[in-house]
Amino acid sequence: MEDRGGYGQFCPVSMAAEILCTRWTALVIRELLCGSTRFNQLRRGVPRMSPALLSKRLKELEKIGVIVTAPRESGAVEYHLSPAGEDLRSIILGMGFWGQRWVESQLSLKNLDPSLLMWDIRRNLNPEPLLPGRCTIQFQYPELPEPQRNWWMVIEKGKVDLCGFDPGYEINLLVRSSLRTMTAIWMGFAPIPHELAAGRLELQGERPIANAIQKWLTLSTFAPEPRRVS
Amino acid sequence: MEDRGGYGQFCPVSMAAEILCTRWTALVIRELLCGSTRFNQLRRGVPRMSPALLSKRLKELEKIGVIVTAPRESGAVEYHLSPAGEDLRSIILGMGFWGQRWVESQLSLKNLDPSLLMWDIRRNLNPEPLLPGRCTIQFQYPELPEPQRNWWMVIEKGKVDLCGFDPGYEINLLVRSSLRTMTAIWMGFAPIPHELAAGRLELQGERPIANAIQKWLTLSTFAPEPRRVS
DNA sequence: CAGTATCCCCACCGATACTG
DNA sequence: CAGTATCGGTGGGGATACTG
Repeated sequence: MEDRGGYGQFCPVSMAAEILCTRWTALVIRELLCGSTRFNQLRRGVPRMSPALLSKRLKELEKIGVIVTAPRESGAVEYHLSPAGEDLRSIILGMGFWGQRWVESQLSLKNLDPSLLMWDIRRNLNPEPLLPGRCTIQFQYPELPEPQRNWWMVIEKGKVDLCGFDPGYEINLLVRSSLRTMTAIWMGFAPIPHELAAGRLELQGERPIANAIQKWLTLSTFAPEPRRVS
Repeated sequence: MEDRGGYGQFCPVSMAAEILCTRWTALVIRELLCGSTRFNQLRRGVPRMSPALLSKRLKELEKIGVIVTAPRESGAVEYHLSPAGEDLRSIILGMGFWGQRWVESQLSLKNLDPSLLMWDIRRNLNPEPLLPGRCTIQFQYPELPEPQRNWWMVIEKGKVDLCGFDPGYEINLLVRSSLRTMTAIWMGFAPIPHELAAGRLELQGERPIANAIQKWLTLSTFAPEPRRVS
């Protein structure tokens, strides 16, 4: 009879926790904060969440007023954060910075996922140092089986495209490392020059593009945060 | 095979959410931030959480490094936040302020609980305007059944005691209202003068103590936050 | 593409009782 | 006071299929 989901407390921390601390919800909001608006965009950001559950969460968040939906001509809808949802940004960012400060890197690096990593890199890649013209950068994780081993990033006219298949263009730079190394670099755990020197990161191709890697390969938002655990 | 509880993402938001967004965890941390250190103190702050689950959560949080335990001579332990746990304060507070800004008051006021309210009032009551000597204030919620109707707050030597039974002292002030009204006042939804004028809040007893109610009855930490929903 | 529907299983949670 | 033990229920997640 009692509401099974809730905490039964009037305290605003409790009310917020009922919304924010439901399974997957924080990550869905993170995706929306990063700019995803379509169902399958959101799915790419939370690949291990079932579509049924994602759909349910989106409806709940809309009902609560954290999300607003805008119908599109195709019949599908776009999901956007309401002002209340946008106001969660500092909390979600706070959680990320806390995680960066206090969660052991070994623990984070147990959750390797090339498609998530590449999706994140694409989202933050800075095309400006790679202009003008088209630039194709191939990422290779030699230890992975075929469908996950190679990724191509095509930068053209300031737009970044990510492919899981060879787009057929000339490769301007090949970036080769283990998935673990690239993830550690992305998280800010390992500096690029250090990994290059140790031979764990290899760059083959045009020197100017290789030399500019620290300019175009923007690291995670949380990478600059000083760590407080080993 | 896969870890059922986690999200499988290296993102620090995800790592933090795995910790913070487990059921009840945010509220347990809130209690620790408020200064509770003993098992049964914590239970009073999360009365609808089973002791088994509280015990489990405390162990998990200790293992993660958010809590440290200190044994006491009686054999039981004291729970304290580690630096990592203390560093969660801004996030928990952020959640509370967000809730205060955006959660409809009607929704919060569906979760009335006199013992939680009185426990909160006790924790924040300012004894300074009630000095010197002993002062006994009775709170009465006439609509409630007997074991929850009357509460006594005894202020003496700067210390505040809460009783669910008549301590036998002379009552210096009787505060009478519905539980809903008192909760709304505490949350900052309804100003005390307004509720007095409307007859929903009655004060009987010594005038100076009644007149000073806005000095000793500190409202919730979140009460001053401007609301952004009706 | 953008979801909805269904089935099954199981880990987590709630409730209650119990113990040193 | 400070927890542990036990048991039954259920919501979440995987799998799969289906619809407009």
